[in-house]
Amino acid sequence: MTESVRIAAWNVNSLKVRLPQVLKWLQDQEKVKKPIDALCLQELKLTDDKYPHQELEDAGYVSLAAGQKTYNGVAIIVRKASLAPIASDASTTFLKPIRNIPGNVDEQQRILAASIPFAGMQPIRLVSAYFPNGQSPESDKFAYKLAWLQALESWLKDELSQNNQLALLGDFNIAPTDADVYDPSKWVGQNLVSPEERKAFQQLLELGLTDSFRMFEQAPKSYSWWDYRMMGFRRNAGMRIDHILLSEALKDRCMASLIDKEPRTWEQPSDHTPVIAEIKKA
DNA sequence: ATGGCGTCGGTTCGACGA
Repeated sequence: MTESVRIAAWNVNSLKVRLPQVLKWLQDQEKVKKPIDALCLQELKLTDDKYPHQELEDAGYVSLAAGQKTYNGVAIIVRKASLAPIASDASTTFLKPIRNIPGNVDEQQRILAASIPFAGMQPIRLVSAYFPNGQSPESDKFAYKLAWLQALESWLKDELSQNNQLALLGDFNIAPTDADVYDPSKWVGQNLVSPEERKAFQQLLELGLTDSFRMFEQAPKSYSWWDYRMMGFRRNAGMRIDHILLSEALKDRCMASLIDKEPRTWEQPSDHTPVIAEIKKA
């Protein structure tokens, strides 16, 4: 049994298109590095009846999905071999599951939470999150984003009071600081970097969450998303908008946090690339 | 330089993403 777990998040921009890459990435990690014990996906863009449970099951992973046609959709994928013996199927792997922010009436599938009983440690509460894009500060979608952020914060406060081992991971659609933006001067006040969004991000940190990536020395100009246009990836014109935030108890045991750029170099990639945090077992 | 790309649904283009 390994003494740590690796949790990850990846906005796949259509699981239908990207399933082969998800499987390849998980297999590569198993073979070459350390297995990914849990992977939170965003932007499935498919309904639950189209979710590829069998393909992932055959690869050794069990899933819980909250899907939607065309847009949004989130999932949590867990490596079966990493689970405590009490877990045998989805109902015993994904404990206390929550779809959507309770009390926040929203048909957009952006939140999926569950407590995962990994072997040799207390269950970890994972929140797979796909934050609204916001479009632009003048847009109705931006107002929706800010209201959603408020609802998220208030719900997470409650979640944290009940779960001291919690990770919030996914596509936040917020670049927390100028160090997370390839050309901050071009982006001043715009969507993804506006003061309102950054303030909401700060308020999440003030709940007792830590941006795991910034706990460690990182290469400058590290990003998790690059625009498909204008050769964004080749120019490294990107942003760091995918994050893994950890509660105090998990932060204290976090050994590493990184962005794996490799899948972004593959044929027909997602515009986002996976982010990973490694957490020592208690 | 903000367009230009990718995905979807449903048709041959618009909405949306970030």
